[in-house]
Amino acid sequence: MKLSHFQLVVAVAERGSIRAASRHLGIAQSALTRSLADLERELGDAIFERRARGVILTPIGEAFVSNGRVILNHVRRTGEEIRQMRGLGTGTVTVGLSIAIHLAVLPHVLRPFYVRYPEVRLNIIEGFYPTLASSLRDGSVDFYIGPESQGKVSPELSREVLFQGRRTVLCRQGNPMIAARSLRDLADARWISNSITMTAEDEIGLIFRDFGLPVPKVSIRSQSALTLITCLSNTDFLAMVPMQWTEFELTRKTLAEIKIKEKLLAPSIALVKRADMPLTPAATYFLDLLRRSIERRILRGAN
Amino acid sequence: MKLSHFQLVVAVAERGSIRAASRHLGIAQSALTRSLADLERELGDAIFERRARGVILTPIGEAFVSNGRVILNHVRRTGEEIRQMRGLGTGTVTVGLSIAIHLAVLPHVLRPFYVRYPEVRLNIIEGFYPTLASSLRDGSVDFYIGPESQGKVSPELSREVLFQGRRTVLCRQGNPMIAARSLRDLADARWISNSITMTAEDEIGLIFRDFGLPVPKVSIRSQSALTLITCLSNTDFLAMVPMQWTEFELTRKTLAEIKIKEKLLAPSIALVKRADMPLTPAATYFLDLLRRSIERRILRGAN
DNA sequence: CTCTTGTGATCGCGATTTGTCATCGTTTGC
DNA sequence: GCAAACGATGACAAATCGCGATCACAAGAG
Repeated sequence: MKLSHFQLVVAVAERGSIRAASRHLGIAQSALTRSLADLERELGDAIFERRARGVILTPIGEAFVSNGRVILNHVRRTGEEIRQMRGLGTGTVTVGLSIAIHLAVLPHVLRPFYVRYPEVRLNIIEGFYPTLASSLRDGSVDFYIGPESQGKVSPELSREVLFQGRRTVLCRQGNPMIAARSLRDLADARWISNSITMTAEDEIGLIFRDFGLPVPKVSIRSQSALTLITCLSNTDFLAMVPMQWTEFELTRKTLAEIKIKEKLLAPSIALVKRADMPLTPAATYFLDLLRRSIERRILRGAN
Repeated sequence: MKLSHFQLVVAVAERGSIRAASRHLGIAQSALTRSLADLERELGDAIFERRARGVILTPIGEAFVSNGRVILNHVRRTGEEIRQMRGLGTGTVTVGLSIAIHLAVLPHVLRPFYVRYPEVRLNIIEGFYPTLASSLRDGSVDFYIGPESQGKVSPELSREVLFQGRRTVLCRQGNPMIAARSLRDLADARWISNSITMTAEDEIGLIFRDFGLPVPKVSIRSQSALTLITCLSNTDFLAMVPMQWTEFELTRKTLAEIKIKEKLLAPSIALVKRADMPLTPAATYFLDLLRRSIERRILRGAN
């Protein structure tokens, strides 16, 4: 069993056919077929089931691929760790950050990070835990900071709560509701929700219920920040968003905060990463910067 | 970077010299030197510092080796997982078990395990957490069941408490103290300790202090069960041991329990394993047998 | 001091692995 | 029925990896 076997099998599994994988890897199809046959002979069983339009994984192939991803990522990180130890800061740091972290923390850490590691490529994904979970597990994403899903994460992942989330209400500048001062005043408005953690029930509904109010009408569910901005600027809908939105320069002119008296709690913001597989020096440094920035800007200000 | 590079570097690091490693691996020294030179050229830096009597790891080499151990173990387990999925239950399960688990649980799981996996080799280590920690981290030991160290484990390991430990007092058959019925009666005796979890202070001392008694005299500290049996059978010393010793057939004739009225608590018995790196089917099955046996024999009986 | 012993580095050579190119048989969709 | 996409196979070239022999060097023994 060689590393190339893992690379090859993962590539074929992702592309769905040996030919497609061979084009992607830049080698001949025949070489790939032969290596694959060698591996299957060594294991004594088929990795792929040959079909007319390509190949699909056998149960044994599934096991091989999921282990293979982890192994390959570990090898890649080992190389990056060593390159970074040598001073030449190459490599990639891949992280998942929620919108709130994008807005309040990311702007202040980019500059110091590139002073220290000018050559490292930052791969930032705007996303929430459920979409990133599998990439976190196989090691292709170094860590994630954002709302924790349901307090329950995979066994091989470690979770660390960083701070308690807080929410506020945003609307378009010029929305007549801007004068409202309590949640009750907003009960008749139409809402845009960007809660992803809850799948079945809506987070806005839960908050209204907590304050003894009827569940309001949610007209739009948005996934990304861009969707939210676009919809919010062009309607009189309201959005309940992480408090960190108020620090976002670009929307200062377009959007306004409705300062209601209730204190709106949101899911805790947590750090999730693989329990094993130590981070590369660059990823460690980036995480450290994020931590300090959170400490300074959020923990000190809020509560 | 290939798997053979990791194997080679780990072997050289363990043996301390390239020649010794080449003998161990059964390949020529020249081949090893060349592969090593290739790897170092690829990484751009030295893995080993050449000395007159062998080689020693550079800091970069340390990083390479510690990652390499994890990667190699993961590859090995992938192979075993697949072989076990195919039915032919080959491979090895390596576990660390404390003495109490050896005595009370192990005898009842060996037979059912070999019915299911007749070809699997069981590698059982009698030991305590501190000695096994590094092997658990790099994946060479599948899991450990025994007293938890101080409630604090490495981040890449997961811990799960299985049951509350209980202790009792043993002595040689014929020891006049056998009639004692309270801890106070035993205060003047001399003791054999086999607590490993505590390094600085002795566990026996803590228990006596809990009951408001002076710390007794500990004459022998033993690491293994054999030491304990030997010393206990040939002296009039006493030993405070896990309750599970009373189930041990071999020492029924030689050793006796002093039935004192106090309830002696001991550290919890926990399961520790790597958080990631799922166990092979055989290891999962073995762990399952242990769990059920603990459930039946210990949780149901005690407390 | 010299001699022995253990070490890593280097060279030439053969075996093995791994790649390429061309070709074949099969299945699917038009 | 035919073109397109797929995997399997054989012949051959290139790269890799093994071996043995040999060298240079340092440490310890006498």
